[in-house]
Amino acid sequence: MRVTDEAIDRIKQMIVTGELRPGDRLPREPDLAARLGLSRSSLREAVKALALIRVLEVRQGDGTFVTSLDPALLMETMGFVLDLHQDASVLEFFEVRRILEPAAAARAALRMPDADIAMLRKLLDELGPEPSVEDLLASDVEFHRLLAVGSGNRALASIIDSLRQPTYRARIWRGLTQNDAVAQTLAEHRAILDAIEGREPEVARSWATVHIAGVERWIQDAVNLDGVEPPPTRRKASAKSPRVLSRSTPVEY
Amino acid sequence: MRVTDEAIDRIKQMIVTGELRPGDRLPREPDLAARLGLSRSSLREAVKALALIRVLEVRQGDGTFVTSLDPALLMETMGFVLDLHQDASVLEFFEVRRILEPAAAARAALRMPDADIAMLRKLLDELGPEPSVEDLLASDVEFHRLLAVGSGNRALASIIDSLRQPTYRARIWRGLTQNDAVAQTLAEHRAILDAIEGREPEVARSWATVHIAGVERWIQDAVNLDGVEPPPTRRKASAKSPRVLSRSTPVEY
DNA sequence: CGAATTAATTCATCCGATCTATATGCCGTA
DNA sequence: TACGGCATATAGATCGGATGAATTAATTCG
Repeated sequence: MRVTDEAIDRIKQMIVTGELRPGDRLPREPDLAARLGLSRSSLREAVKALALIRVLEVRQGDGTFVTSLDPALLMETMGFVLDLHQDASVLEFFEVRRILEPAAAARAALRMPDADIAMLRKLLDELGPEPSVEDLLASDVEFHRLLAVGSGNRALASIIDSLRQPTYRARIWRGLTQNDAVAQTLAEHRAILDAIEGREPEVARSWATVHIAGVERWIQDAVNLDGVEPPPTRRKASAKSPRVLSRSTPVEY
Repeated sequence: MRVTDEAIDRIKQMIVTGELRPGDRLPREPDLAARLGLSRSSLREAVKALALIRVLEVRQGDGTFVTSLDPALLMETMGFVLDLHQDASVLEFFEVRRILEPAAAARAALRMPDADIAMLRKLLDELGPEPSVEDLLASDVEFHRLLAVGSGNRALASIIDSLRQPTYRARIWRGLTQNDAVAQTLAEHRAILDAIEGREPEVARSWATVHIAGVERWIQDAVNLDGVEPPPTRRKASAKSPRVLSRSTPVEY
């Protein structure tokens, strides 16, 4: 086994065994390298790899730390990976969303605290009857995020959140071309929330299914029409993103 | 932005834009370093990070290559991450499985080719009526994997597969303590397969739900009993695992 | 007391030498 | 010609030290 791979494993084990806890600081590079019996260069490769998947966080001039290991944080890696599958398999990921989001909505109807429901209601109310496409998308993303969190299952919420990433471009495209989609989205959001508020899981599930399926169907049709391609939305990632994974910043949604 | 992070991004972009395709070989370390304008050491950190998440594969003495980028391969990263959440949130991941696997079973009932169904049948038949715990677990893993693949959705299959990883230890524990679990598992597997063969998606979904819920309930009970802890199953990963992520080898399931 | 400067700590980057694994072509043998 | 083993080229693996940059803390000065 390569020394670097072994270092990755050793550090991982230090976390699993509890020797290193979330937020803990790792020994200095030279010290840890000595302890693991390898050179700084090799250790740095291991640390960089673990930083990419958000297990470690390096702060220049300060030190290297174990992250919170929050599922949501760890799942960000999935978004990075999903970026590699932009064109072809978007529909496959969409189908997974169509499975997970209704389930999350149903669970939210059972478990979501009243206070969080109120927050969700406020989010919808703050959006005017005819919002801009940008505002709608921002609200949409936040709505689904809170809905997923409301399921009370962090792992479920994280996966849903990650799956949303690779499809948001398609949704932007939809917002730009289909004007009645705005009103429809708003109405469906309210229907889902009403069901949750009324503690009716099956109604929430159904509305969520309708909501996701609507977008999915539209994308499906668009894909089937030959020559129809989403407009290029490529951005220079290097300049904007301070994160290692260089993900899209929230403001872009 | 750190030069290494920029290198990660540049390589990612080279893949996204199609300049590098799956299976392609990257330029030699010195050449690529020169092209990206950084040192070999820094480039190596970037390559190591991308190798950890299975985007690149390095073969000493041969070269560095883009992997197949198969969703299943990419999702392996999730398993690595999930290993960090062994104790507390296993049940959360289990709940996601309880959502996804029945959905996959239902879809398999609609889409799975007859030939694949026959293969699944053969898998179950080859297992004797009273198999060893090891054989049962191996068969179980393969059964669920084929079932997920049978859904016809690679993304769904990959996620299910990844989620299975962090729970297999719990299942091993179950197999060792509950003897009737063997017969029950076999019967449930057959029931699921019968439903798929009969092209009855809702029946398949229900049996899959029962199957997963059974294990989940058992784990739930075990967790609730104070002082009951799974036996240590720690292994020396360094010696056994040739993969970068040092995951469990199939034979251990 | 507060602000600015300085110093110490820590990671970031680079360099180039040496080691190791792999692939491939050459060569001898059958 | 066919096969097997050896030599060599290639490419990644590892190392250790020098230098730069960012952050934090201590110190000094107004």
